[in-house]
Amino acid sequence: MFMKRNLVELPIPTRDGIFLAHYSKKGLAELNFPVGSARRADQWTLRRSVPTKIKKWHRTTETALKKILAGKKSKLPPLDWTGKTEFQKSAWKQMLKISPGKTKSYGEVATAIKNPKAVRAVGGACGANPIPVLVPCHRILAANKKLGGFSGGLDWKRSLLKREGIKFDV
DNA sequence: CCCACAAGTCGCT
DNA sequence: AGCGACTTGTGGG
Repeated sequence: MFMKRNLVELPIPTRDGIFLAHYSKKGLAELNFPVGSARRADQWTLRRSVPTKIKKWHRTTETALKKILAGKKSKLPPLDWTGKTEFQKSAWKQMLKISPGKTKSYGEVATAIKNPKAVRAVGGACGANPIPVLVPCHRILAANKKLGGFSGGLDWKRSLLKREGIKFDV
């Protein structure tokens, strides 16, 4: 269930479709993959009520998203992980350290956060990741370089990885 | 509080 | 290659 707070939603047009960014007062709280029917972007723009600082974050987010979609590293806006568990935050922070073009296995992430056996839980954390692409959950592969899964759709994972020149097993 | 599930991993066949 | 056992965090009853 989603306790909806007052979030500002702003669209980010890319060549892959229109992403939707949600901002809280603390930072970027959620990023959505393009909605099926990419309708009016302005449906979500609330330009007049958007605080200056959020506009600034949004600009950063937009740049970051496009760069990362192109397989490049980029500076990220502040991320708001309020309400998430410590475990998830640790896992995501760990993923942020992965450079474009590189991968880690779920096991490596688990080990990095000092819970070597929580591999499966790491998978869960990935799925719960509210900010795909920017938090590179797609760079996590299974131990034998297999794809694993992806909540946002495996197609995305595949193309994102290919785009970064990452090889993986079928 | 207990129970079932998940984007894993390893060992055995 | 395929199948099952074991593991941990999380969400629902």
